[in-house]
Amino acid sequence: MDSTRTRRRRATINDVASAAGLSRGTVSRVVNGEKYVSPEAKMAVESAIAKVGYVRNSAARNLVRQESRAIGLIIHEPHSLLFEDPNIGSILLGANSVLSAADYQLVSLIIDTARDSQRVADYLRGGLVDGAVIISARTADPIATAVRNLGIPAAFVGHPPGTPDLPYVGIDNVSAARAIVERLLATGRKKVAMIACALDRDSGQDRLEGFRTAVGAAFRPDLVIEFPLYTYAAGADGMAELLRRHPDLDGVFAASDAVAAGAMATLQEHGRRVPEDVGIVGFDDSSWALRCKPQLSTVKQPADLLGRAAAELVLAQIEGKDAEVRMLETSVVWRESA
Amino acid sequence: MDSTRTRRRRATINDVASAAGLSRGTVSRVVNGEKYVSPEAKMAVESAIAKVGYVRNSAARNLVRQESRAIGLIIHEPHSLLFEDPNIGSILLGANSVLSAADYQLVSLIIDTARDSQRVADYLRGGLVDGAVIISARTADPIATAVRNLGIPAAFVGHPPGTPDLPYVGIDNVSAARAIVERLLATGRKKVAMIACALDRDSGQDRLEGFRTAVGAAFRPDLVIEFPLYTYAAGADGMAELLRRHPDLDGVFAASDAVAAGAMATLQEHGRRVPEDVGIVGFDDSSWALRCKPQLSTVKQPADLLGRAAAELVLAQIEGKDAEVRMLETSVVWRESA
DNA sequence: TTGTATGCGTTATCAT
DNA sequence: ATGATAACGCATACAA
Repeated sequence: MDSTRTRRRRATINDVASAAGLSRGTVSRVVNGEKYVSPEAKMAVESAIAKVGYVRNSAARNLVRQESRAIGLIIHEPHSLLFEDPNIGSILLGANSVLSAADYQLVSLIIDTARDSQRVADYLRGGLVDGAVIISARTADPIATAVRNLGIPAAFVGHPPGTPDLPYVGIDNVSAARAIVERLLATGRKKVAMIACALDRDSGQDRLEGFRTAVGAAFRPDLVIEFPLYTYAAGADGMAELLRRHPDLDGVFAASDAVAAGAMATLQEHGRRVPEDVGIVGFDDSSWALRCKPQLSTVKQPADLLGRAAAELVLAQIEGKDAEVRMLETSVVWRESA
Repeated sequence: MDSTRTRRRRATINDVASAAGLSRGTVSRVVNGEKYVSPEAKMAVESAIAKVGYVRNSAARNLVRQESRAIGLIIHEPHSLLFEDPNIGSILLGANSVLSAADYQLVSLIIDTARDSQRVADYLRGGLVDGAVIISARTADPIATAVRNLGIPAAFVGHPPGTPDLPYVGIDNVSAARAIVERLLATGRKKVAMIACALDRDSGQDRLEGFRTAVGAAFRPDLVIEFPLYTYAAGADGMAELLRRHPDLDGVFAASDAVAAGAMATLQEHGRRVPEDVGIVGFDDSSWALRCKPQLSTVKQPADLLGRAAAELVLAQIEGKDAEVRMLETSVVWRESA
């Protein structure tokens, strides 16, 4: 490393003040762009700053101002999701754009182990952020209750049951599911089944409810098969069982795109053509949707808007307004699988 | 919101001290787990802490200790790639695990606009982090030079041309690409094309260079097609164009697995069998590789190790050791696509 | 083992 | 318009 990188004591406001022959107060005013500072003083301070290489110490500033102008975004996802779900990137970007416009710094904190959980809690508690967005699919998340106890402005993206009653943003799974199933029915399907998952979460429950509403009187319990998780395997196995029960079915609503991908594979193995023989629709508009052949018709979640809305919820609380739960609109993306 | 969430003034060490009937010094010692504190005092302090609800103010602590025990990780990616690139998630997790073990908090800062770039630079300058990891900086990235000028311990993941001479970790994209293309050629392919991406980064440049070296005298510019990003769409479109130019090609090197997946889809749509008619190889060994049918032969990139190594480089500098550039090994994973 | 006093670098209040 | 001074909350060297 060359000499320019050797670390020497950082210049303080005092150094600038004496270099400029002015007081700390004046220097501070210049640095913060306040009024009541003469052009000459401003000049002198600016060149002194350049001369001594002054940069403001944020810790000191945060201490006296009692705020950090930073918002934490806590990512607590299983590895597989962090790797593949494009939604999380969009949420991040959405939150960032809102916070950036409000001149807040978004700092993302990831939780991978229990140790992380503790450290992140400490970080939040320490006053290094003025608020937090929590994105987490997990139920009864310890960090979530920790955040609640801190009493700092916070908002969830999604709303796993068992989490503290903090404001959250989400989508209306019931009407979204209903919309895509109605679209499926509109293609002329007569016997539509569902592979339902995660009925212990509201997303799972609500998607089933939407399905039930859409099919109406044609609803039959044995056209629904349930699995605990939104997985490819659930789709593959569930489809096999449904075909055994109802070889004549001509439509399937899978609770997620991954599930749909599994179901499609089983259908094709069993010689059913998609969409000619059986139409299939999914949910999420994740990368699975494009990797299927034919590509999946599905429900698109406005991930970036979720991030934006969550950030707005936090900002509102900081400003003392109270934050309301916000439900966002989804849209049907119609491709080739139905 | 109910009453427990109303914010009141945070308790300080003084509050604890008076509640416990002891001095601030003793309280501080207890909080920091230092020796020379009697069991009785410890008890008294602990219950006082619980009573007044004390949590330490990190800004104050950081100010006096002149360190933050946090490391910034700067993500500077185009929208579409953020988190859809599985490598980023792995790098994040890898860096996090190393820093977590060393009791440092990883804070991720994303740069999406010029405004972000400025704000992140301010954040780093302010002393809110003790070091930084910069991932996928692009050529002549302003934040990269800013970090260098700050003189804080830092390391790059990857090494775009034109960036400051800071330590970095990377893989040898040239020889990795060369290795897999040679393996492809060894299957008897005579006319091998490449879908190249991201030529504004070293990874893109080097993979192309590796390809060129491997094919040697058989290299022809029109067998290479270029795209700005490593995407499925680039693969699909690029393959279509290559087939138009050279209907008789029998091998393809895609610059990433996502690109290869897109290319494979196009090949199959055009009635080419993989690997019988055309052999295809990718790069990354991401989840795309396993979901393709047939599964992709590819280069395994140790993304988590890159994150770990970069974190270690930063930690080493903090400890005053000097950090050396580290190149990590890649390996060819041979499956069914070629 | 405990208490006291000083300083960390800013901002903000109040004079001037 | 500028300067002096008092916080902000904590850690720590030193005194007791």
